[in-house]
Amino acid sequence: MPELPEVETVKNELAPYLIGRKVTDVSIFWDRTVKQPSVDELRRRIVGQKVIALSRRGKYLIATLSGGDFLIIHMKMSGSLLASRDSASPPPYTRAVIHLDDGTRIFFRDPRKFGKIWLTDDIKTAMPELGPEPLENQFTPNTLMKLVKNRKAPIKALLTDQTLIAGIGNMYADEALFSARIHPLRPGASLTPKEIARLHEAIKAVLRAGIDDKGASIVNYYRPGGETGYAHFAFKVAHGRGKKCPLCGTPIERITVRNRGTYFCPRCQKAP
DNA sequence: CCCGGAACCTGAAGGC
DNA sequence: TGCCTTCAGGTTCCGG
Repeated sequence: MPELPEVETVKNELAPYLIGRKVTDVSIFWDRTVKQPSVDELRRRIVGQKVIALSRRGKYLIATLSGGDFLIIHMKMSGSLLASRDSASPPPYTRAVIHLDDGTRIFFRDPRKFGKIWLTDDIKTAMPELGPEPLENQFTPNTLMKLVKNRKAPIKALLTDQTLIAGIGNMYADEALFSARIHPLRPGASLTPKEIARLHEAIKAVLRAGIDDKGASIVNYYRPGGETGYAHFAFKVAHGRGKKCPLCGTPIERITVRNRGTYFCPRCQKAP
C-alpha cells in the first residue's frame, strides 16, 4: 500500500469530498476490515456525524468527526479510497462504502483484505506508538543518529520500522538508501555521521518528490479520483528488476531484507 | 529490548 | 492452455 506520500496524496485529494459532509450510512462487505468496534456499532455510531477534518499520521488516515469520534483507516498493502459522485456500482474488491449526505460515496477497495478501519474516540487504541514524522522539522540528522546508533539490524529494516520513523515503507526506503549510497544490509550502528546526514537528506527528498508526483502506482494504488500517481517513474532502484543503475549502469540487484524485496546498486551501495 | 520469520489475503505475471 | 512459483506500497505475533 500506500506509504507516506501516497497516504498524504489520498488525504489531500479526499478532503474536498469529505470535509463538512455528514455520514448517512456505511456498508461493510468484509467484516474483518472493521477492526473496532463491531460492524453494527460502527454503523450505529457513525451515522449522523459530520467530517470536521482529515489528517495523516504515518500511514494512517484520520477523519475527525463531529460526535467526538475518529474514523481511522489504514490501507495496508493494496487499499485505495475512491470517491464517486454518480451512481456507478462499487468497483471489484470493494470492502466498505461510506455514504455521504450529498450523495457521494467513498469506496474502500482492497484486493488483499489487509486494510483496516477503526471508529474510536481514543486514537491511541487504533494506532501504536509511532516515531517522528520524517518531513517535520523535529526530524533532524541527530534524531536519525540516535535511532540507529545502538542497533545492529539492517538499516533497511530500521527505516521501515514505524516505531522509529513514521511513514517510510519498502519503496521509499530503497530509494533513500540508494540516494545516500548506503547498502541496505549495513547495520544501523555502522553508519558514519556523514552517512547519517546523507540519509536524512535523502529521506526528506524522496518523500517530498513522492508527494509532488502524487504517489507511486506500481500495483493497486489509485488516487481518490481514480487517477494513478507518477512517483514510480522517478524511482531509481525500487522494483527495478532487470533495470540498470542510472548512475553507473550496473544491473540492479534484488535481495530479501525482513521478508521484503529490496533493490539496490551493488556498486554504488557497497556491501557491509 | 532486539531480531528474524511466519501469518494474514488475493491476484498478476512469468516459467515450463 | 494449465499449473506452479514468485512477487506485490504493511503490520502483528511468536519464538529465540
